[in-house]
Amino acid sequence: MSQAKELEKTYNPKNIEQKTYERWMEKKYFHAEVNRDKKPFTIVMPPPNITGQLHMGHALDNTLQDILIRFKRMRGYETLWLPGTDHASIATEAKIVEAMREEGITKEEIGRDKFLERAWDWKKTYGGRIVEQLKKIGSSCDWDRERFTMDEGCSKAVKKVFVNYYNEGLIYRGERIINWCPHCLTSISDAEVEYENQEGSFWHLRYKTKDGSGYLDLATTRPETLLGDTAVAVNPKDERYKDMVGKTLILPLVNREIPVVADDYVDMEFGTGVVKITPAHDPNDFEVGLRHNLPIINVLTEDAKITEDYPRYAGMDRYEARKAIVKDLEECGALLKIEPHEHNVGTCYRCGTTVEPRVSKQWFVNMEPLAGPAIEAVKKGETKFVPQHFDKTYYHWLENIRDWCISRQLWWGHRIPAFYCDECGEMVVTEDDSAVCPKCGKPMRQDPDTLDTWFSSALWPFSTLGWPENTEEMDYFYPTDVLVTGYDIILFWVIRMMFSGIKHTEHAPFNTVLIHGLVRDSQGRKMSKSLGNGIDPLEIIDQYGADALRLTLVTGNAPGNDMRFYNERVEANRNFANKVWNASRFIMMHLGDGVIVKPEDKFFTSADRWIISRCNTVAFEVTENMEKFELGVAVSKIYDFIWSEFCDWYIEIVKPRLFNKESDPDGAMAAFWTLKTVLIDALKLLHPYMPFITEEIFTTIQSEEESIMISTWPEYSEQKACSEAESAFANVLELVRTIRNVRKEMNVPMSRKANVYIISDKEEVIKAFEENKGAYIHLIGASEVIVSSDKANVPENSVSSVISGATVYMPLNDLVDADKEISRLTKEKERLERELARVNGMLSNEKFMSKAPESKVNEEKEKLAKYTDMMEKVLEELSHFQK
RNA sequence: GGGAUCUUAGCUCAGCUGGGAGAGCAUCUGCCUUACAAGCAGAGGGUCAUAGGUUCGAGCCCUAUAGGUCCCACCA
Repeated sequence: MSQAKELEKTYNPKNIEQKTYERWMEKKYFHAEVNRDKKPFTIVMPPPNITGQLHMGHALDNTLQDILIRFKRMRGYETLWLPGTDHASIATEAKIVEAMREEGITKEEIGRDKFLERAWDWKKTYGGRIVEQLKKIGSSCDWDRERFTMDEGCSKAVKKVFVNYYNEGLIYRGERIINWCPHCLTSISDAEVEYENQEGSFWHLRYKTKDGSGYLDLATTRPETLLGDTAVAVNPKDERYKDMVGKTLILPLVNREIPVVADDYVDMEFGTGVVKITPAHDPNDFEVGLRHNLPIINVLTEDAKITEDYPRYAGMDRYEARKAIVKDLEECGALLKIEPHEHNVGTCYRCGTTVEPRVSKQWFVNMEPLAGPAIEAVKKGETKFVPQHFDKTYYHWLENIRDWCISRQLWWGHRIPAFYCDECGEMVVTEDDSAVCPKCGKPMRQDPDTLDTWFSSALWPFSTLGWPENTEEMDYFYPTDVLVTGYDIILFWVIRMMFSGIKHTEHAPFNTVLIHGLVRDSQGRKMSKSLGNGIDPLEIIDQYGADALRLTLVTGNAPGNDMRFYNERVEANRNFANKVWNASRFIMMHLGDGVIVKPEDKFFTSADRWIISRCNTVAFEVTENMEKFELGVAVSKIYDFIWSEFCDWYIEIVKPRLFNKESDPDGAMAAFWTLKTVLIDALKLLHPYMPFITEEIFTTIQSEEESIMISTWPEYSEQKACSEAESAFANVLELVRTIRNVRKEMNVPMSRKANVYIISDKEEVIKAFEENKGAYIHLIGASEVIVSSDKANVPENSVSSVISGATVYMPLNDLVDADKEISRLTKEKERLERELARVNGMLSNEKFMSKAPESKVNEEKEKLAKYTDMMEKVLEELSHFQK
């Protein structure tokens, strides 16, 4: 046995993963080039935030992508998996501000330029961290093409898109009520607001009329916004308040005169049917204000404190002010009562702070003209969601879309390419970084705001391929094939890539959106920092290996469904890795140095033909499943094939031929050839899922090839396998199982050898058993197997069992107990009776006979014949005892 | 309020276009059989949430109900 071909005793992922990945990198296997001789297959990686650390979500997302990429690469595509990172403006800026706070400085103190220097330093230091972590799970992406959302090319694309939109009137600047995060000190888009139910209160207030003739009672959840009330509204149809409309009320505490207006927005059924209107601090009130020309009075500062305009409360934050105002209202008799009330509160998705509706001047994308084509693209099937039902979420959101607020009051990000002239008030939107006023020639001041991070990630599928230049890459790799992402990101990102791609490249950016679920903890909870229940993928890799982790993330889970993660599952998959390892080790021990050549057909047994046929079938099915993105189904077929069929059956059955190669070298060679061929195909099928272990084994056994990842996918024929080989061998499987069962039932250990008689009146059955005699003899602990059509030589005191086409006898003399035999055979008889009843029921059903497909009817007819035959034999055996 | 999705073995979940219910873990019984005890051989365990319907035939398709999860939505 050669040293070179030996694997270590146990599979140790740690020793192998690192060096294997390095070798792949050196060999540039991940690199893709425009190659007109091949079909392209492209995935752009959802760029992780530079602030991020690899978590299970990334691990899942990237494992799925890597599986698809490796699969397609082996199938002969020019596969590009383009990686990169996202600048994550709000998250990164928050981290840097936080770090600066610890140093005791603010960003205003150091100014924009110095701040950005720090940010870029930060990116340099930490931005690569997650990239290194992605490598640990085996991601075969083209690192030569790694991009960053703020690199030169992406920035150029951002400017180009902004200018294009602007010139088409799809971007506008306006004073609107937007969501404001008082902690991050920036506007955020509707999608970035997370709503949660919070316990609150209803404060019932009374506003009196100016003339003292009456009052209106109303309730509010936000008494502090009273300072900004500029009206009170009732429903125009509300008889109760008909006379009040048009009257003037005196706003308590402030003594402002405010009108009573009538507006459909007010729900008569809810509360008293009276609503206070604060246009500056509530989106609905803002709309009401517009309709009635109400003044907008802002009472809160950027960080949600009362403004200087209200000296009594100035500087108090919104919650302090609430207390103070409620107290004052109570004192002046305007507070009627306080009720507990649960309501929906918007919070910032980054920091969790309650957002504040705020009127300010921002940039918006006019969504309606963009939404239509994006809906169309999916309706037409240009882009498909897997699973399909996610298209409903997609449609729903696009059909009810509102304009997208894209400006952020942040420094880290793409600065808005709009320039203002302080001299004459002119504004230009241009890709030039330093604009000069076209009217008065003065240098212009660039808009201080930056763009929403998602504005640049919306361009990711094409900005990374060189757009807006007409690059070869754009032409060849775009539109991309698959986008893999979690369902939680459809609204944020997928939709925006869709309409951006369609608008600017005239193609939907991907053909398929493969959606996966969330990885939850073992109790089904979302993994989160605050709960501290996150499982670190790197620790799992360290403990069990990347392959085991990958397998865990893709098995036993349907697309789009959440999955629970627990170590027992990883352990089971680690065990599978070990199984693959040891099976390969066993095979290599026997192959030794010898050259393996395929011998003539006649040296192959039905076991060989069976496993080869099964391997073909599995390759065919797995390929089909993978093409349909049924990755979990595919890999469980591979798993079962390798473990249950190849290891448990084929390797066991082939052992005698390996141990006796001197006496039958051709038979042994057929076995070697089969073992090696099937193993290699199985490794190839498994490789996309478990890249490291399969590579290590492959390069050891197949030393003439340099890597499994650039080898070709197993060839298979589409016709449904060689059914002859599979069914011939099925007899052997049945025999072995039956004998094992008998032994177990009767407590006869394998060590007690016994003769086994197989009696059949069917020639082909006899042949099948005869041929495999040597192969399975050790599986059933037989001293000798006698196959015959004649029962005459079977000794008395034998245990009998009926299998398809034959009766099996095992002479066990002293152990044979007539009562037990009767009971065993009776059980079998009863089973067959049930089967026959079922089959007969179907076959005597006229409707079944006339409507069921012929193949199904034939199938049942065959079963009838088989069970009838078996029943006869069981009855015959029973008759011996009943004499 | 609208929508999506789920309910299958003790637990966690698969089950592709409708044709005899599966896996992993757990449990029980035997095995240190010279690749693997991270293993081998066997066993037990399910009215596929409930009620109707379509069909020769339903875990799968349709309707309703119950319960869970999630998303969206301006109810002060």
